[in-house]
Amino acid sequence: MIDIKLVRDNPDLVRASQRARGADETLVDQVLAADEKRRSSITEFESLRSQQKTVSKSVGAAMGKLNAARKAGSADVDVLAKEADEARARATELSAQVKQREAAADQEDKEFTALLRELDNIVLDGVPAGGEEDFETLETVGEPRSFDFEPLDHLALGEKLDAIDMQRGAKVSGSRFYFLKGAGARLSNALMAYAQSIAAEEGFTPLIVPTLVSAQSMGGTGYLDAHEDVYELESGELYLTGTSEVALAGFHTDEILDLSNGPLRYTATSTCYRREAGSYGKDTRGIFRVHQFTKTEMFVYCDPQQAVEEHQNLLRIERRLLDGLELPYRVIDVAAGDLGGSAARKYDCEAWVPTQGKYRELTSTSNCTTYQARRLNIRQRGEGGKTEFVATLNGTMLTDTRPIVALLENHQQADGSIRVPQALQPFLGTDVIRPA
RNA sequence: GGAGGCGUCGCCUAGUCUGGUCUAUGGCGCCCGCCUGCUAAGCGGGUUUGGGGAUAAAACCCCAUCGAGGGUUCAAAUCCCUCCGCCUCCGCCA
Repeated sequence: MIDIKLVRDNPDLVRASQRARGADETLVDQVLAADEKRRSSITEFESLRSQQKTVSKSVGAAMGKLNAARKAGSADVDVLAKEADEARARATELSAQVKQREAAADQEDKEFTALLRELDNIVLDGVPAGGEEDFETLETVGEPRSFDFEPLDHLALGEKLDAIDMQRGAKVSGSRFYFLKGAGARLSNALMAYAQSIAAEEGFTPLIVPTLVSAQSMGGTGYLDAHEDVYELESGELYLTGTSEVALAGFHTDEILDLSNGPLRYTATSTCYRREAGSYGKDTRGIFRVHQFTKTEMFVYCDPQQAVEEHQNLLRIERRLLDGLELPYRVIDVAAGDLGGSAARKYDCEAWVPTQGKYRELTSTSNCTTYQARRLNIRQRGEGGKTEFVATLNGTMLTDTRPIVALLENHQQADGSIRVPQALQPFLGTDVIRPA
């Protein structure tokens, strides 16, 4: 959710942002109209309520006097009783009116809020306009390797190494499920351990988080808007999270944070569940696109002034991890239309996948500025003790499945063995993976 | 899963039975000021959050907020219902 004050004070900025995203510009005027309507309705209701309270209090005062007179056996009892009855009658009338105006004001406020929530975050300066294909490549690192033999794809390699078992995954759970076995399972563990060790070096606090969360938590991060991609339990009460970002963002919901010692930086490794609805036929081979994987995520709460700097830091850490895996990759500045509603800017790191001849997304980092925090009600004490919303950012350290795809394919050798990059060796306990 | 207890503006706490001077009490902490060689003590004031109005900005005025949401009533922290969380006991269990 963006700040209504920004919409009021600078509607053109909001329009420009919507335009860059290819989103609805007229929404801005709808929001402003609804805001206008809501405010006049609130004013009307509140002044009526104020009158009602005054009258109602006079009933209380009259009752007090009446009771005192009764106790004292005073002759004024009849007069006082009449006064109290009259005040009560006036209050009854006002009460009915107040109820009506309150209902109207509530309704208009709901309509306003619903519209405001539809507005996407304001895109930061420099973000390329347009859709998925309009990204800007910021940097290309390393060279796609040229093979002097015919490279195998990750599944062929995984099967030769007895590291990936799709058949049994399908048998147990269905399509897009898999088993990692032996070296495959060890690789998954090693990647997460590698990510966690870097996270510790970079000053992130590790958390073990819930992966089943309430509708409220799911909605807070905006993931309920993409409902078709979320697994919901039959009970309708809990959802399986597609990323630990949900829990990491929910962690400080409704809190006022103390950021005087700098940003709060968290990391969590969790299992991620995604339905991948609408991706039928895409990446059907192997473990590139699956319903369940493991991911180590970073999440940062910081002063809005520091958000851009923190975003660069998250990107730097992502690159550090990929450098350590010795993969060729590129960094792209994702175009406005492909950001999702919460992000003001997003960088993806895409690794080279030799058998696809393409760069594919491995990690991603988003600066959500204050958009998420406003929805989750996460604030800090600002100037003069006033509260203000914080900025939130998130970034992938590593997942297990896609890096395994990239590692197997890029580091395969003619004999079917896999070279293990140095940074991963301490966690895997070997410098080469050979067929069993 | 069963039974009982509890949830008050940072923390603690009064108020709930018996609805109305409750404009939610008091203490601690914190902030500002006074006093003072300094510090402490003392004294005075302030101290939930969100929204609406007013303003150049404030001061200020108003509405809501006693775990959340409904209901009864002219009037709800207080009475009724539903839900959530915590604690104690019992049962079951890795």
